[in-house]
Amino acid sequence: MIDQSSLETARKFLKDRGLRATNPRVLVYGLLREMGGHHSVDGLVAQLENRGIPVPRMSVYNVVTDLQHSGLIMCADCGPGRALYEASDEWHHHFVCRICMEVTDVPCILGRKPCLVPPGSAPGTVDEAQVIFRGVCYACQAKLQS
Amino acid sequence: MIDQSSLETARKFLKDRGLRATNPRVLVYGLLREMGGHHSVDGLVAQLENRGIPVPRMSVYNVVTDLQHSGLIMCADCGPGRALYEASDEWHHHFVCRICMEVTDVPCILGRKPCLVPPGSAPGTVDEAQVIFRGVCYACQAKLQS
DNA sequence: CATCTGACTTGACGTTGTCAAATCTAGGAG
DNA sequence: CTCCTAGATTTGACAACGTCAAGTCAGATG
Repeated sequence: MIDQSSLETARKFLKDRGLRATNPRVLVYGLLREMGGHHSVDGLVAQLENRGIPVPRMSVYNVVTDLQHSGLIMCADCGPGRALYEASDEWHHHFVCRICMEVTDVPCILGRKPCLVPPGSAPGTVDEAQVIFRGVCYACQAKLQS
Repeated sequence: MIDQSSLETARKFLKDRGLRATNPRVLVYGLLREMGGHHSVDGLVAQLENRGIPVPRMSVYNVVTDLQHSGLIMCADCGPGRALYEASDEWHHHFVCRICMEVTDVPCILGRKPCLVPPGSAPGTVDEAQVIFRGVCYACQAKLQS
């Protein structure tokens, strides 16, 4: 129920990083690559369930944590609430609609970290700057006017 | 158990915005002003409890939501997890330590919103750009070396 | 001081994330 | 190919965070 080439690619990428290509890892990473976009842990669990491949919730939590540490996936900073993960190959930021809460990727000017440094003195060494753009998406603006 | 002048100021600021100066609002907002920094709802509840002023958790949730809509306090974007609130008078960003998770304010270059606009085309109208700087604070760096 | 509307309170509940202990398996050694 | 073992998965229970609805209360106005 998951695209075979996505699973193959997932398996390869896992091994390239020295990670054991276990079933949950291949499935979760393959699914994230196949679907694209931003997904919560429980969303992934439900998606796998729907496709007839039940995976324990805890396993998905373990997988996303491991994959994130290896840099294969990233956690999208979108403010408080559930964590959203995405399989992404390059550094970017996010736009969040205040109405529908939809998250959209926004390219980073530099494309590498850190793309911004604090003005003046920071309280530590900065290695990454995540930007969250907030506003109202065009779809919601259209709905508001009707 | 809360600084009287903070409570007075809180009461005044609430009325200035046309908000009813109810007990929970004055207490929560006064406490946030007195303490400074970033605090979760449950942290505020515990703080009030410790000071002998029990306030229902739901009331604090209501208060922070109302105050945020009025612009008296802001919710600090610090990634997934619990929401952190702060009584702040000017727009700024945050530095989050990867080790101790401590949140520190970082001044905004412009000091007004939106201080950044997405490169190229955004999927909507941007009215605000929150930046989260991540890294390791100097205190944790010192601990790591010992 | 009376009134009324908005705010507070209460209790219960759904979701998200974490922990520890037992079981299993991917991948290398023989 | 088979065995072995460190590492990963699974299970169940639990804690933290946030939300909902219905009933009660009190701040602001006249």
